[in-house]
Amino acid sequence: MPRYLITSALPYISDAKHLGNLVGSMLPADVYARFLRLRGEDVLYICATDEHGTPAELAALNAGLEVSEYCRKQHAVLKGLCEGFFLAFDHFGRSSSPQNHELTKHFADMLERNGLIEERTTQQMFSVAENRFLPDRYVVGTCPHCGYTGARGDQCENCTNLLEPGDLIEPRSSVSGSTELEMRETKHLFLRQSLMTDRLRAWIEQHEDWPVLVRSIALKWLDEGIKDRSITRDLKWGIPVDRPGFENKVFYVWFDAPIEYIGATKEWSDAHPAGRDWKSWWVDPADVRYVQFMAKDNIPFHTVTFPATIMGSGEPWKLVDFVKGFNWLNYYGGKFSTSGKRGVFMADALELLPADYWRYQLMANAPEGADATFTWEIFADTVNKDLADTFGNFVNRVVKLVAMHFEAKVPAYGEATTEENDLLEGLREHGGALTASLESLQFRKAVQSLKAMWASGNIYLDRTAPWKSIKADRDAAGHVLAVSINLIRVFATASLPFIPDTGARVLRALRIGPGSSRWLPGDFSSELRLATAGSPVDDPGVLFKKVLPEDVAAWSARFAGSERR
RNA sequence: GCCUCGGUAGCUCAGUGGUAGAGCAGGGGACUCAUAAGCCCUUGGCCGCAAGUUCAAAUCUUGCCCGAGGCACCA
Repeated sequence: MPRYLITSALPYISDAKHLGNLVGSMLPADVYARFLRLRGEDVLYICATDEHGTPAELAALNAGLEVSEYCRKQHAVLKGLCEGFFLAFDHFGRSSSPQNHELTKHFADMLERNGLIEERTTQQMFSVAENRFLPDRYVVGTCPHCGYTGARGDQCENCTNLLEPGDLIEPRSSVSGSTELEMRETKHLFLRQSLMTDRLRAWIEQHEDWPVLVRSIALKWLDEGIKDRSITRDLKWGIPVDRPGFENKVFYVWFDAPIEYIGATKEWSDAHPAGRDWKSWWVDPADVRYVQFMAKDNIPFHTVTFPATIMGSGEPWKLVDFVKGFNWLNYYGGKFSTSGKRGVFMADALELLPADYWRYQLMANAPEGADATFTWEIFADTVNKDLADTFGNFVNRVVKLVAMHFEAKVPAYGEATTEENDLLEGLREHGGALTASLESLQFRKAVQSLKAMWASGNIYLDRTAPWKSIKADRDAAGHVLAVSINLIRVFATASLPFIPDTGARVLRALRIGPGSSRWLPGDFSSELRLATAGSPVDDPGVLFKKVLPEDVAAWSARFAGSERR
């Protein structure tokens, strides 16, 4: 039986995380991890904050804090938000951890030893006023092609021409506005990944099962020719480079961030060294299936750069087996905007409604095949129709009927009816499809099957109409309700990967702890007789309240942001 | 500019060679246990445009139009 290693792209430390960030990596990884755990699989789900780089330094400066202190605080904030969304990481680490420092240096050493590191001198824009080298995009000025005055040093977003910072007319720092800029020479280490082109191509091409999005981006990079890549930066905050002449340099954040997948696993292991062995997950494990989750902007780094680091080490580190890439979630057809406060952020969301509302809606509309759109109208429809009317109401009507006519206890079972055969067929079909979709990481399809399962309960109830039969044949009505109580258990179990809080709450009401629940069987025939006749059934209360038209109006206005679309 | 992906019912999307599908919204009906919920029935589409291949095209090819994204030192 394989063990499953799951990682989601590391959220960057300085940005507020919006719903698109959540649904693009951490949430689907959590749904997958929960599904596998319910099936009894051995799962390790690892995530961490990505803490290095220029934006973190600038954000700390802005907040008037030391970078280390800023990151410590932000990490705690993000960790709290993740917990609020029930993201059940085995460990949520930090790329600034000692473990990652050690591993990053180790990889650099191995690459050096294998002749894959080269010192090169480059020209970089330096801001005298700020005493800092500026990454290309932090230099702005007038585009030499179209005259646009807000062009960035890497690309003009007006005419889309690619630029070098030196091309800009009247360049200035986008951080301070200072025009006191000059090109300075600086030495950097380059990873000679061009030498690994053939190995990378062979490796990528063997993974024919990867999503089109992932393969096409990876192969595009190879087709254009892999370029050697600088893996150091002129910054103070980061992992120092132990090398003469590199005293004021650190490793590039994109070099050390993916290594933190391993680093975080070691953090996890170091916390309880007796029972945990990080190397068994990462060093030449024969039985580990490694699945990564990320949004599409991360794909080149996970399919080219990081594998180049791993391969180049010459050591048997685990390479990814499956890359699940996501497109963007848009907000009313435009982008979520961190700076413009446009769209819904994780903290906002939890303030409005419990996490399960968001988890379900986001997974139901996940940007899997193409970019997807979040609107409050769609949100309200999905929550109201699926969660409140279909699932919530099914639970409610069964619980109310049992309370009213059977003293809130599971009634006695009778003979199976023809309606029950149809029900079983539906459970087999939709349950099987749900399992298959989750196995193959097709989340939208999975939600459709979950919803179809829930609906089959309402169909069964309507066809058997226990509120009617109770008058003439109490036993027949009792049987239907006993079966329905088992259905609630099946539905709640199936919902656990998506809405773990509500699912567990329903199981508690049925006096079945989440710990004793397991995933769906292939055959449900014995499943509908599991609840013991006479055992109590609590009312879990209203599972999901509806999103009202006035909520939609208020929230649309509140989150429209400062930017015009 | 180059490349990738997409354009299917009012909306969100599934469907990769063989008589157009789902959910939601809209319309009708029977019911009443329930968060006016659920259930049954139903209206609705030159499958972006044009040409080609084929006995047969939403599906394959080419061109065009429209949208989104990638193009490596921004994380």
